[in-house]
Amino acid sequence: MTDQPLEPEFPLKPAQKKGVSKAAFRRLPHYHQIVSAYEGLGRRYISSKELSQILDINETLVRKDMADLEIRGRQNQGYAIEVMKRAIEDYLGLQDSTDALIIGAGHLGKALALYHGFEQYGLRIAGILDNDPGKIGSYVGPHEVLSVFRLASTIERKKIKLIVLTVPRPSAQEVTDIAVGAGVRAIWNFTPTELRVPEQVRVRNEQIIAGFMTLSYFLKNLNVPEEIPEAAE
Amino acid sequence: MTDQPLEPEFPLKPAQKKGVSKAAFRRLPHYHQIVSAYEGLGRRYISSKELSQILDINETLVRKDMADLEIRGRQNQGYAIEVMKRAIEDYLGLQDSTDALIIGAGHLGKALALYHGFEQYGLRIAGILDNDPGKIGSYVGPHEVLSVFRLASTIERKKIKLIVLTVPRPSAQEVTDIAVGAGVRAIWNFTPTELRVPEQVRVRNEQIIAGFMTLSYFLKNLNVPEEIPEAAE
DNA sequence: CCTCGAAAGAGAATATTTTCACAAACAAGA
DNA sequence: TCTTGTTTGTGAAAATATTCTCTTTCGAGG
Repeated sequence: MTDQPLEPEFPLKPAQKKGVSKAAFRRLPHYHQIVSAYEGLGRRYISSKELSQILDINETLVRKDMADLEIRGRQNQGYAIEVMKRAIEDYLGLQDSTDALIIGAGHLGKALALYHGFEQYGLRIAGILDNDPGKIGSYVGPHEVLSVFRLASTIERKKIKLIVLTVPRPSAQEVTDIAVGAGVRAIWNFTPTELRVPEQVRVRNEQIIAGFMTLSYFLKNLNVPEEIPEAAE
Repeated sequence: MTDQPLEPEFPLKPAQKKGVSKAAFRRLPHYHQIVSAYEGLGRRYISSKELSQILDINETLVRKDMADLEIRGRQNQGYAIEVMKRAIEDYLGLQDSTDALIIGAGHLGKALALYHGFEQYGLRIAGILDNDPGKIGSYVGPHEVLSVFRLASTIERKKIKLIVLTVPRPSAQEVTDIAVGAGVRAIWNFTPTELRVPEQVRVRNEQIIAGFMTLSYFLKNLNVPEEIPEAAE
């Protein structure tokens, strides 16, 4: 019952009946990505076997996940791509959009602000803030960089529930406290810091370097034959 | 035995005896981050209780993980921070450096190329390439942007084993094939694509949007009281 | 309309991961 | 020196997640 997250992740409510397990929840973005790509190719159906081969997971596991999401397949053709895509989007709430503020107009903050591709998932960048007077007033794409002093007021005025943190580590907790005080409920944290937040607030730590660490481990053990690598996300 | 990865992840060889489980492997970067921060504060020891509270996981789990890594604690004080940090770095091979090439000098590629902080983990950016004639020859920090036509030769000449992919989706597979052909063994993929690679090559999919999805799910279910959220990485 | 093969679906069996419960060690203070 | 509280270490139990096995469905071809 008292389960504990390293990262915010999944199930908050049982989908309908049983719900989606944490492990399955993590696979959702991958399924979504694949069916999006297949849809772009004009495909209508995809089988659990295909999905399992692309993701390098067990075939039954895919079917279990679909069952948990209440996505039914057709016996001889597989799962309808449109249905699957839609079901995942519904489940994750990607249909209606979410406004987010990016805090920190450094390289990463700008890159995220300029990324075209969030929109299709319902993520709308509502603004970008920084504390550097040299940046304030400049533009990042269509967004004027605002002073971080306007953080609380902007959150309140726009009813922002999500912030994207790309500030230097030393400011991370401070910015978080202000944002949380102003009503933010979720933090997408690209800072290498474990933030302290009240329990009604969700933090997702991106910790980019973690990805490198897994590859480093692999590269440093190339010549160790013993075990065959495995994986997960 | 036949386990299957969504992401490249862990254990390739049993640490010494038993090894680190996949689940534990995923926690390593978090432990490392925390002890690094504590070290910066001048702390010498950290207890499993503190670690468990920061990461919001079970206390015993932390001790099990330490045991798997063969990190021994001191009865009344906890684990020695220096020892723990070093052990994790050794395990992951972060001591000796890894040269990487960034392919794609867009916003994200540049942000990664300019990020100071990889060095401390042994990740060295050896160059950045793009296919846009308008970018080739320009500089990103100290790196001159090279033509992607020089990908294979650069990999061979510098004996590059890792590439960082930040190209647009349509070019991802093509670039991958060239890099793999030239001897690359690991791909850090920031492209929303499931790459096809021979089995001796490891891919880590970053799929940034996945992080947003977990938060979207949380935000869209704020008013559903039933279950208390949980998490994972 | 029959047969065959390609899937999905579902229950049981495994495997993995997490948590519990408790023992042992040790530091600090009485 | 004794006692107490803190904290590691570990085997067993519980919870989760994955895989196996087998059944059912259905489409296509004959």
